[in-house]
Amino acid sequence: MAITSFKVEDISQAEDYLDRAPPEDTDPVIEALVTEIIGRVADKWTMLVLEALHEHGVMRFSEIGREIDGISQKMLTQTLRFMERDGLVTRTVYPVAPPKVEYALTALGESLGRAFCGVWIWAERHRDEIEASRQAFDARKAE
Amino acid sequence: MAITSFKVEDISQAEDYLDRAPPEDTDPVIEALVTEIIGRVADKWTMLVLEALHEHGVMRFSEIGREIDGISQKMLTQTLRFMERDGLVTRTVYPVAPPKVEYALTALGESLGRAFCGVWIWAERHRDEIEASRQAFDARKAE
DNA sequence: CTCCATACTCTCTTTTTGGTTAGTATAATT
DNA sequence: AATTATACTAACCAAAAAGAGAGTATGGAG
Repeated sequence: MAITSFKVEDISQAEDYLDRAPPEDTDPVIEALVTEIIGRVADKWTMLVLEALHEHGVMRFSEIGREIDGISQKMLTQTLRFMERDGLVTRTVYPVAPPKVEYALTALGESLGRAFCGVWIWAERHRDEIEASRQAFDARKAE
Repeated sequence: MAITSFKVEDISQAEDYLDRAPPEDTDPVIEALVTEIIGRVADKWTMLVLEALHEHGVMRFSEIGREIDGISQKMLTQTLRFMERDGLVTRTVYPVAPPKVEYALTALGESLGRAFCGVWIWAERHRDEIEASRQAFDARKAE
């Protein structure tokens, strides 16, 4: 799995998110919704599923599981359900035995990946700085 | 607190993150670090503190607490400590009584706010779509 | 002299989260 | 006839996160 899959190739498209005026709102209800959406979506597993599907296109449940290191079946199911509910992925069930279920990103899911591009790039670009800051902080505390 | 404080006014600067080639890496250690950084930073309280400090500049501990609805003292302390450790905020202690401590965003903290711009815009722009998707999903399940 | 405000820390309890295991239906495989 | 693979769900348990509340040092106000 390459970290850069989203962040590199989609930079030009990511700019689409920045060259239009964003909606104005200070409504606390909407604000809470937006905060909640970000909290849900900024989840570790969600990001990894997003990336796997972006890279490989249509995937079966177990394929995603094999692709993402350390995820339990429970978390994979849960993450995919939330993503489906939020409209980030489609879930296609084939009524065969053994079961076959395919997942794919929706346009919304793809756009989320692009939107996250900036944060990935930020984290990659500043990771040394952050690491250094952490070490300096810990050293100060160790006295 | 206006949601759009970061996201609106800093759009032009946010583009700085997108017009340069990002670093290439597939090293699993670095990938884990980046994932960890994003996990930490994408935290609900961190985002709100980032926003409060961006809007108001230098702030005292209790000012931030008053600004952010529902945050407990414990969580505020913890969030600020992590942000300080990561180099996102500075903490200035004045040795007076009663205590006075001031917090401010660093350049790194400001840049993170700009990087998050894209995700805020995404969430705001697609919130109706997401809400509709959730309602449709729940309606399907209710049968 | 008492109370208050500040910026915490500490402890206790509750809530949330995540992992593990077992179970299910069924067709193909051995 | 037993085993395997698939995509789950459900139950249980441990660990981590978060909330509530008390405690602290100190100088100034009343």
